[in-house]
Amino acid sequence: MAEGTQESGTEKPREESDDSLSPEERELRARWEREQEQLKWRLVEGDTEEWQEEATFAGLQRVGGLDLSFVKGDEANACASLVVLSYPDLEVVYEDCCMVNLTAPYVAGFLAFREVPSLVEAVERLQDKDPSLMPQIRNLQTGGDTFPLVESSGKVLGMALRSCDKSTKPIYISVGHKMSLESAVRLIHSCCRYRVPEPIRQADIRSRAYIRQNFPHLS
DNA sequence: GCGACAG
DNA sequence: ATCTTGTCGC
Repeated sequence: MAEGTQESGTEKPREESDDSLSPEERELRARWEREQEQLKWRLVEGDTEEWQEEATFAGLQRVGGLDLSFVKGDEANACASLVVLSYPDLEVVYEDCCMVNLTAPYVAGFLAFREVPSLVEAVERLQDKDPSLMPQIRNLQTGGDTFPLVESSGKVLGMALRSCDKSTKPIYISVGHKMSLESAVRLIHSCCRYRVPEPIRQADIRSRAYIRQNFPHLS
């Protein structure tokens, strides 16, 4: 099962300077950097699934989308959502929204350490409830505008894509675990009704709706 | 003058 | 991330 394709951005390399950071923040950051180094070593690059070979992705039936939406003035409470869409129809066949309390702080460049644990829990809930709906690929919106498309070594890390016809603003795709960049671009493109890939878009819309419904704005 | 850091 | 409804265009 392939996983981890993500939308991300790119513009300029991240700075090395650690000027105004508290000791705690530096320690946390250092730990996360070490962990990333370990994870990087375990990353499986390239396609490993049969359906990735097919030009039409025949064999791919379920695509997952994950996202988090936050409560207005709250840094810790958010709604984690997991949606599963049929492929290639892109109809939502499963939805799970759940309030979570985040402990890890947001640090640019380390978003996964803050958000992924809650998303993994959502996937585990699905595994318990109905394994047959488990998506064969999971999409998450992350990334951003500040990491390079091309590594200093020259290795290509990501690609800009005009997801839908009349969209001036590109989205950025990067390789996923067990998925080549080429396949990722092709797949994401085929999942776009609008600029934002439908799985991610639905996850975002639904988690946001959940927040609005359960945390009505005051004043 | 603001922003310069992905969410 | 969040602050936001209707409106314009295809």
